[in-house]
Amino acid sequence: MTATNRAITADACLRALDAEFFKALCEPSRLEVIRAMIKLGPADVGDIAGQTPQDRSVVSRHLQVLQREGLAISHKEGRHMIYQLDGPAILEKLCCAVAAVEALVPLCCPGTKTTE
Amino acid sequence: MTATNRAITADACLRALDAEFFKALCEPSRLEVIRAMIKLGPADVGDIAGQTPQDRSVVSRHLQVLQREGLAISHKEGRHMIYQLDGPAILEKLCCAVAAVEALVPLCCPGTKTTE
DNA sequence: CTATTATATGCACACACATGCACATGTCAA
DNA sequence: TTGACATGTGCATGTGTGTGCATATAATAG
Repeated sequence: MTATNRAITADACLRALDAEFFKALCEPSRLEVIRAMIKLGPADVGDIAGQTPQDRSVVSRHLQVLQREGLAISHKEGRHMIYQLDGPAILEKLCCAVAAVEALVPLCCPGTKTTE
Repeated sequence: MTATNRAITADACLRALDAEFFKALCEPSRLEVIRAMIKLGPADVGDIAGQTPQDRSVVSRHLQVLQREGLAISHKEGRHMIYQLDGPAILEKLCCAVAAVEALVPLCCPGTKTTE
């Protein structure tokens, strides 16, 4: 049965570990965009780009990625596009990952007996 | 003061969001390696590679990345290298990220007033 | 000692993607 | 309508890195 449990846990973990989501979080310059978004709160592309050395178009693309992966939301205000981090959505994703890994620990924790 | 709080929260988040750690989690084939490790428990490179279409050398490199970033541990057994996920270490990293994002929610949650 | 097996590494290649420039689109001011 | 500004997109380039082959290193079997 342990083998079956492992397979189930593995599926649950892989489902919780969304590759595209984490990919959005592992680009250094995109993390700097996130830092700027936290510092500024809701802000337009120009203001966010003003906090980073990258070109505005590059920052715009990073913001699109963050929105596509559910880390940010946006709304139009005249000719400005206001971006904002979606804290609760990020938190939920991370909590799902935590729950999956918690179920993994009894199976994979170093020092745990591998009884099979 | 809110601006200062934002800067502090931003620094805390960026510290918790270790780019290298998440980079190890955002490669699809590496995630398949992780799936195999969960299914097998402690196992050598050959057995893990047997669960993936990639070459053994590729899997070996993925395992090195997982170990370098603290997601896995290994020990030598004769001519076999036994790899194992470090569940508690992964959990700790994720929990740090959760804690940082929890502090971020009151500042960045959609619908939250931006009083500054 | 020799042969076989397990793993890691050097190398070359391919592909994804971040980057910046130029330009198109859309919006407001006059 | 015209001009100025904000944003997004097409395109070309460079870099990082995943991938597989050949090979080196280590270790056991005979």
